[in-house]
Amino acid sequence: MKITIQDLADHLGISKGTVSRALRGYADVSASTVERVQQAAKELGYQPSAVAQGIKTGLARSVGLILLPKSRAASRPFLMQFINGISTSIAKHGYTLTVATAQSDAEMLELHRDLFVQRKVDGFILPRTMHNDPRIQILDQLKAPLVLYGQTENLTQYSWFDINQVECFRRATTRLLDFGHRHLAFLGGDAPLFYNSLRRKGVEFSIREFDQEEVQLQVFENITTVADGLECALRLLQSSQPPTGFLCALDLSALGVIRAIKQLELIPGEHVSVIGYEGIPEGEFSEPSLTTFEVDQYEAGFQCGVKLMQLIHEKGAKVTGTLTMAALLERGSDGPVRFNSSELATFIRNRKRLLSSQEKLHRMTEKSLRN
Amino acid sequence: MKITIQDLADHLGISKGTVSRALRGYADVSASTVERVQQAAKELGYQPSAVAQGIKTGLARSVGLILLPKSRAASRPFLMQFINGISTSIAKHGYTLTVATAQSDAEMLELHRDLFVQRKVDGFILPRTMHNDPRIQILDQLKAPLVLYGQTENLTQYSWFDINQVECFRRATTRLLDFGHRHLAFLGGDAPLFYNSLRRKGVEFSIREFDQEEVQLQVFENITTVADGLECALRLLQSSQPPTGFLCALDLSALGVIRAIKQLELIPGEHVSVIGYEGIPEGEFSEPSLTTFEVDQYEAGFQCGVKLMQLIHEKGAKVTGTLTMAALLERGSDGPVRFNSSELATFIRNRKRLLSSQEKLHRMTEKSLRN
DNA sequence: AAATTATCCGAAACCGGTTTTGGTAATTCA
DNA sequence: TGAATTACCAAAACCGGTTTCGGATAATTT
Repeated sequence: MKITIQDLADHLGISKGTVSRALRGYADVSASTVERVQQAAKELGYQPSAVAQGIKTGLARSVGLILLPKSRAASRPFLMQFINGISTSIAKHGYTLTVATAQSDAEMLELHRDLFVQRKVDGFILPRTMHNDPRIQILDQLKAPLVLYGQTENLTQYSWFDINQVECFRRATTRLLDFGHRHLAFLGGDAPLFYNSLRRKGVEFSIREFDQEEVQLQVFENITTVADGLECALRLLQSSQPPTGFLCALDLSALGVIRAIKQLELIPGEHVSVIGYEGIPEGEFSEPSLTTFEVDQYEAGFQCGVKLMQLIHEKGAKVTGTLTMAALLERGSDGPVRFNSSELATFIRNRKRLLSSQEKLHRMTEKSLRN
Repeated sequence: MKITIQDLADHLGISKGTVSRALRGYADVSASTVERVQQAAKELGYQPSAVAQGIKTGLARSVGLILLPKSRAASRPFLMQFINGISTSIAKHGYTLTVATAQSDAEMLELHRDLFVQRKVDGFILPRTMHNDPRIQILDQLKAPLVLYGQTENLTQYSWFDINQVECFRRATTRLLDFGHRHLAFLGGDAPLFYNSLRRKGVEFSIREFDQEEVQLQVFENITTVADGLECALRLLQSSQPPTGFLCALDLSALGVIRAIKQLELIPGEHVSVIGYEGIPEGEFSEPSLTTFEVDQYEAGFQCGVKLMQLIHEKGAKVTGTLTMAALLERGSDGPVRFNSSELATFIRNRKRLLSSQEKLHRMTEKSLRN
C-alpha cells in the first residue's frame, strides 16, 4: 500500500541510493535520471518517510511547545494565535509543531527533556518565561535549540522575541497621569513570570519621569483572574485613599476591576480609569469596552518560529533578540480624571444614599415613558 | 552526548538485541537481566529514539490536527481547550499532538495526505466536519485512522464524538416558545459545516413538536461573525414583522444580535430574546450576559483522543460514536416575551420620538442628582 | 545416564531512508 | 593512441532501534 524508496527504485530499475541522491539534489546524478526519478516519484505518489529520514539525519522536523492546562485561565487567551503563527512560519521548512500538555511543573520539565532525548522535536519554543526559568536550565544541558517568547536573565545567550512591555506600561501610565490621575494602582500578574517585573518597571519608570512627588502608587501581585481583579479593586476603592486609575498587567484582572467599579455604581472611564494589557476578545464586549494594548500573538509565534528555524538550520547561527511594540486600543475604560482620590472616597461613601433616591426617580420616569 | 542502545549494551557487556527485548518486556530475558538493564537505562538516562523506533514499528506516536488560520474568527474560540483535551488523553499512550496550519482548503487536504504518507502522524482528528467532508475521502483512501469531532454522512463508518446539537437547539427553541415568543429567527453558521443543519433541525423539530401554526420562523445562513449578526438583526428588527426571539448557531453572531438590539435602544432579554451556542468567554462579559450552551471543549478533545488511540492500538477495534449534552447557561439575554412581533414593530418605530424626550428627562434627573 | 525441554542470550536480518565507497564507461588530455 | 579524468551509478555501510533465529547451557524427564 505505502510506497517506499525501494519500490520506486525497482520500478525505475535503478538502485535506491541513486533514487535518494537524485531526490536530494546530489551532483553526481545525471540530469536525465533526476528527471526520470522526479517524474516517477510524482506519478507513484512517493514521499519519503519522515521517520526513516530522521534516523540518519538526526532531525525530527518538528518543534515542541509544552503547555500547562492547569493554568487554564492564564494561558488560554493568547495561545491559539500564537500556535498558528509558529506552525505557519515553520511549515516553510517542512516542520510541524508538536504540542504536549503537562499536568504539573515537574512534569513539564520532564516532558521537555523526554521529547528532546527521544528525538521527537529538534527544539523548543518557551512561552511565559519565568525568572531563572528551569526549562532553560534543562534544555541548556541537552544543548537543545530554544527560543523564548518573553525575556529573562542572561538574555544574550538565547534567541528571544518579546513585546516592549516596559514601554507599553510606561505609555499607559503616562496616559493616566496626563489625564490628571494622581492615585494609581498597579495590579500585577503571576509573580514568578518575568513579564510581571517588566510591566511594573514601566509604571515606575513613567512616574519617575513625571518628576512629581504627588503621585501615589499602590502595587499588587498575583492578580491573574477576573475574580482577583474584582476583589482587589473592591477593597481598594472602598479604602480611604482609593486609586482613580488602575493599571492592570492582564486584561482579565482589568475586566474584574471594571466589574468592581460598576458594582459600586460608578462609571468606569469616568469616575475610575482602567487600562489592561493583551487585547483579549472579552475586552471588546465589556461595557465600557476595555482600553488595552493589543498584542499580535500570531506575529509573535511567527517570529519565534523563524528564529528557531535559524538556530536549527544555520550552523553557527547567532542568537538574536527582538523587541516590538503593541498597539494601544483607546477604548472606553479610561479618561480624564473627574474626582481626585479624596473626592472619590467621599463620593463612594455617599453613593448609597443617593442611589436609593435616584432609583426611585428612575423608576418613575421609566414608567411614565412606557406608555 | 546522546546515548544510544548500543552504548547501553556495551556498558552492560550484552548485545543490543537483548537490551531492546529487556526494555520491551519480552519473556525470553531473565528477570535479573531485565533488572540490570532497567537500572542502567535509568542511570545513564537512556531513552530510545522515537524516530528509530518508528522506522521498525511503523508508528510515529503522534496524531495530527490541521487548522485553517484563515477562518480565525470561526475556529479560534474552541480550539485551545480542545487541543489540551486531545494531548492530555493521548499522552497516556506516549503520543503527542502534531499541529499544522494550512493556508487554504486545498492545502489542508494536501497536508493531511502528506503528514500521513510521510508517517509524521498515525491518525487524525477532524474538527468542524463538513457535508461530504473531503478530508474523510482522502484519508479513507490512505486507510488512515480518524476521529470526527462532529457528525457527517455515513456515520457508521467512522468514530466520532459530538454534542447533541439537535437537542440543544430543540431545548433552546422550546424555551423561547415557553417564554411566549412566536416570531423566531434562526441565524445559522457556516453552511458547508455539518453542525449547521443539525442546529437548524433542532429548531424546526421543536416548532413542529409545539404543534402550532402560529409560530413564525425565519432562517438565515452564514451568519458567522459579530458583524454578520449585528447587520442581520438590525435588518430583521426594523422589518414589519420583527422576530422577538433569536436562536443563534454561534455565540459570536448572538453577540452581534445583542449589539443590534441595544443599538435600537431596546433591552436584550426584555424586549428581544437571544440564545447562543458554544459558551465563548465573551458571552460572560456582554451586557446582558449571553444565554448559551456551554460546550466542554476539553472533554471533547479528550474523548476524541481516546477514540483515536483505540483505533490505532486495538486491532480490529470497532468504530464508535458518542453523543453528549451541553449545559444551558441561563443568563441575561433571554426571558418572557413582552411584546409580540407587531407590537415590537410599532414600539421600534415609535422609539425615536420617545427617545428624545426620555433623554431630556434623564439628563435632568442626572443633573439634579449630581450635587 | 541419555534424551528432551526450557531458559536465556548473541547474532543477524530488517525497517526505509542517507551517505560513502568503489568501479565502469565515457570523455578529455597529452 | 594510451593515460588520466570525469560522469554516473551500483553496492554497501550506516543510522538506532526491533524482531527473528538459532545455539549454548541448564533443568527436567524418561
